[in-house]
Parts: sequence; C-alpha cells; structure tokens
Amino acid sequence: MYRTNTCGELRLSDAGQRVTLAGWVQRSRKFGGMTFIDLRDRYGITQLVFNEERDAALCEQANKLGREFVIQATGLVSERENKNPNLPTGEVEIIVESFTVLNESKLPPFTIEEDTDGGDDLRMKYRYLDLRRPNVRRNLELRHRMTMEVRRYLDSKGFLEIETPMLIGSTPEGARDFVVPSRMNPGQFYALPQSPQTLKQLLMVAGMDRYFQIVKCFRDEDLRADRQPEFTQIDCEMSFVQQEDILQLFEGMAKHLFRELRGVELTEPFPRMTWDDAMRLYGSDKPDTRFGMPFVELMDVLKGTGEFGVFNDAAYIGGICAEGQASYTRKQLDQLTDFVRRPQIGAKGLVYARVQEDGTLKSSVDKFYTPEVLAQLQQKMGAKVGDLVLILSGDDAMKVRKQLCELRLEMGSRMGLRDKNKFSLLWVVDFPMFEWSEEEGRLMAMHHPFTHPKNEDIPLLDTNPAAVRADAYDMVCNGVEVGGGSIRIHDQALQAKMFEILGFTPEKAQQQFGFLMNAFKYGAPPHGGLAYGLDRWVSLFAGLDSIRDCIAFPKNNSGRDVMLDAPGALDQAQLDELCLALNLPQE
RNA sequence: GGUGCGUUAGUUCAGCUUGGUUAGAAUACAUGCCUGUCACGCAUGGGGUCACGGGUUCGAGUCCCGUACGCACCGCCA
Repeated sequence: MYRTNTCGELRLSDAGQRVTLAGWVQRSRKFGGMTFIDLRDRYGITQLVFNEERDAALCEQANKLGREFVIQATGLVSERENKNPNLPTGEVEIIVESFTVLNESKLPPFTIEEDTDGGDDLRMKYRYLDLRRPNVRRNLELRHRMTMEVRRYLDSKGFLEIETPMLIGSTPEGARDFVVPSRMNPGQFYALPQSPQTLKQLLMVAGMDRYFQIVKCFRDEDLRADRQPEFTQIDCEMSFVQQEDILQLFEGMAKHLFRELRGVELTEPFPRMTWDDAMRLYGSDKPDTRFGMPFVELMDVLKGTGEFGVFNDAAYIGGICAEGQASYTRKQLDQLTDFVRRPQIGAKGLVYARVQEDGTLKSSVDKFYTPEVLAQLQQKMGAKVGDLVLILSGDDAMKVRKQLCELRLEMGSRMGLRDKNKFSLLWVVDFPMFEWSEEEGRLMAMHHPFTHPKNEDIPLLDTNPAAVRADAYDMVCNGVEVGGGSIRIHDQALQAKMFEILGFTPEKAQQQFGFLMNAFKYGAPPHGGLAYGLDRWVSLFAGLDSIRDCIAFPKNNSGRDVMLDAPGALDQAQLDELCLALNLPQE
C-alpha cells in the first residue's frame, strides 16, 4: 500500500495517528537543524517535518530531496507549534519516521506552484508538469463536475446519450474539414465532424426523441483565445418540440449549472432579444448585457440640421451615453479616438459631447449646430449632468454599429461594468436565415442549411430570401455565445428548396445530403436542438480569458501541439500505403 | 492571407529612445550559517550563441531589412 491518506485530508482530529503519504516534493525549507517539506498531491499539501535532534541521518537524507521528487513518507500526525491558516491541513504536520524515494526528478523548467514563473509556451511544452499546479487542476475538476451535472440534468429530462461516428463524410458548407485518408479506399477521405448535426437529425428520424452527446467537434480554421481546432460541444436534439420548448428546457439547464457549480440562483426567465434589436441596440449578435449604454440613432437630430459635413453625408449616426464620464480629459478622449481609429475597428473619427454642470452640452461639433439642436441631442440621448455622449457615423450602418459596439465594450471595461463575477444571460432569437457572401457571390446559411425558416417568412423564400428570418437562437452570457441552435427542417421539399437557394444543383444536393433528404421521406418528426460550447462554459465559470486552461492538452495559436510536436510529417511508407503524394508549395 | 506586439541567465523581465569598458534585476539552482519555517532569513557562488540570417557603422543586444517562432486581433469560424 502506497498511502493511507491523501495530502489534503488530515486535520487536527487525526493527531496521534501513524499515516503514510505519497506525493511530490513541492518545496523544502531548511531551518537550522529542522527541515520542512511541502508534500503535494491532487488533494492538497501536507507539511512533513524532520528534526536533526531526533534522527540526524534521516534529516540528512531529507535534505537531499529535490523539487518534484516522488516520495512515500510514514510518520505521526502531530499538532503544529505554529499553525498555517492558509492551508486546510495547516493545523497538523507529519513527524516523519521513514521515507522512500519512489522516483527522482530533474529540476522542472518552471516552478510548479500556484503562481508559476513559467510563460505559456513553456507551460504547454511541459503541460504534464503544468497540470500539477492547483489552479490548472481546479479548471479540469470544474470541467469534470460540469459534464457530470450536464449528464444528471439531461438524464432527468429523459435524454439518451448516444455516440455518433468521428469518421464521416466531408461537407462543403461551413468551416473547413479535417480529413482522414482511407487506406482501404485509396484516394478517398473521411472528414472529422464539424458537429454531429446531420447525424443527430437522423437519430430524430430514428425516433430517439431526446438525444445528447458531449462530443468533440473539429474545424480546420484559424485559432483564437476562445477557439481551438478541436473543441467540445454539449450537443442536444429533441423531437416534437417548438422553439419555446427548447429555450425553456435549456434555460433550465443553464440555471442548473449556475446553481450547482457557481452557487448562483438565476430565477428570472432569460430575456429574449431579436437579432434585429441586438444589432440595432448593441451592434452585436452577442451583446454584453451586464451593462446598458444602448445605441441611440441620431440621424433625425444631427443630419441636415447643421453645417457638419461628416454627419450630413452619413447614412447612419449613432451615439452612446456614458454615465458620469463628463470628466474625461482631452487626453483620454484622444485615446478613445485612437482606439476607434485602429485598423481592426476602422472608424474615421469620434464626436463627443459633455453635459456640463449648468446642464448644457459642450461638444466637439458645437460650432456646426445651434443650441436648440444640441439640446435635442441631449434630450434624445437622455444625457444628464456629468454624462459623456460618444457619437460615430458612416455610410454603412452595419459597419458603424460594429465600431460603436467596440466603443461601448471599451467604455464598459473602463467604467468597471464588466465584472467577471456578474452573469447576464439572454436569448438572441429570429436570426436572419441567410447572409450574403461577397467571396462566394451567393447567399449562405447564417446558421446552417438545415435551419427552419420562420413560418410567416416562408413565402419570402421565393420573392426576397435575404429577408427571411429563421427559427434560430443563441444563448449569450456576458457577451459570449455560449450555445446556439434552431428548429430544423423536417420536410424534404422545403429542404430541397433551401439547397436550391444556397446554389446547390439538385444533383449536388442529392450527392452531398441525399442521405438526409431520403431519410425525410420516411416520416421525419418535427425536431430541433441546440449545442452548448463546453469549453466556453468552463472558462466562463472559471473566470478565464482563454479556453486553453480548461483543456488538458490544448493546441497553440498555430494549431500545433508543442508537447507532442504535432502535426508532423509521415514516413514515405505510410504515404505509399495511403496512395498519397505530397505537392508542397515551392520555397 | 493581413495587422500589431514580442524573442536577452533554468524562468520572468529590465537594458534599445540617445550604438561605445566586464549585459543587469528578481526568482530558481548550488554551498555555508540559522531549531518552528510555510513567499523563511542572511552570506557566497555558478549560470548568457542577447532567436536566426543579412545590412549600416571604426564599433550593434541596441539602428535598418528579411526569416523563424510565440501571443493578441482582422479575415475566416454554416
């Protein structure tokens, strides 16, 4: 037996017991004739103590132990002379009688402590050491508890967890696929699923009724702090449901997770905001609603009512009102102007107006407008004494809204309104069915091609497809899309029409999605579903900016696993067996 | 595909603006002292291809160009 107890469980009530612990040497402190060792395992840290006066030979051996040596130590649990209130085990220590080195360790490349001195790159290369650190370990524990609670909740609602294949066929719509060559079918390739979308729909045709799966999905696109090439979804689908049924059930799941894992009671129904309102008021389909500061459209007040050419030529003018920020200095306002003019935001300039103590507006465009117009502006913005109004304008309403969205988030951050411990959830509903792709020169499905149009918009499919809205919805928390889904098409004819609008010939639609349309001929039930992004949920609950630290072995910015040094080249023999020849670009 | 920032001791960073003797700090490590430490303390010591390649210059860690790698973002991500 290697141990009688873990390093996290001994308390004062255990004093007097003889125990054996096993773990890693986190740190040793030599103090005169005494040596203290912090022994660490998954469960915590327990202090071992050696005393020269009691056993000089043992103490000398203990002084040879280095960081991260794995040892097994036997001794008596004793009350400490000086207790450490920072440790759960801080009231006791082990007076060691004997110990064994189970394995030595090289000096680790970074210190394995809560506050490590290691940078991200190094930590990822030695991720197995990084995972020994309690803060990273806690993220994986949280992830475990979350998947357990998801299973508990969905099981209680009658869902079946069903696995779907990882080796499937490539689909043209959406993200790039990762492909896998087939040795037994030379020249042919599987693709890894971007999501089990069509498979779960087939499970509905199969009568499985309520399905879920905690499943890896793969997308061969560029990475971000919140995007990995392989990521995990909580994928769900239900039959005989309408949109509202799904929203309620998964709102329930969100509340369950918040209650069980964060101790937060979300009692109110989540607000439902149409996509149109979200764009109009916040310039985003995932608004951060922890704070207000909605957009106010100012065309009727400022366009053509003064001599300011920029506004007179603009198709869209929008403002936000930052409460109590009229004290912003010229320098701070210049910083904000620089912020919105950064290339990735792309605004031309920023107009600002302060509400002074006497209640009048002092703005950067005063000379162009009469006091009456400025008073109207103040009234329309609802600006009070001490408030700061920030205004952007431009030709393309959607572009200006996105710029204004960045500005609003920046102001929210500056004003401390984006508290990581505050959670604001909502549903964004009624997404457009299609969006225009400049690159492809055609309409593309905004969600995916299996999304059901809103019934009242179906006639528009023939006359004005760009105006069609979908039964599609996203759950948004603190400006992060944490889940999304839709009611699906279950009618073969409607699905065929959808492919037609998306530019598929009937032959191509049959070739790529024939399996689905054929299945729909055999009594497909009405169905719909949703998928939650597990990685984003965990990082949201853990207060992380990046999803990497809630994934055991994540990829870096270039999609590489620096620990495994993957991806890598194949042997010629492997290529030959797969009938593959490389055609690498020159240089 | 693009933009920005970065690369100096095992590690995290300073030094670069204004080129000039032997490149520093903290931490980690080693040795010694210290009998209640727990971010122990004190002293001493070892530790550097200043990412790589080219250029400017009498002289480059420092200025310029390129490459590689890392991070963040835009595009992309149904």
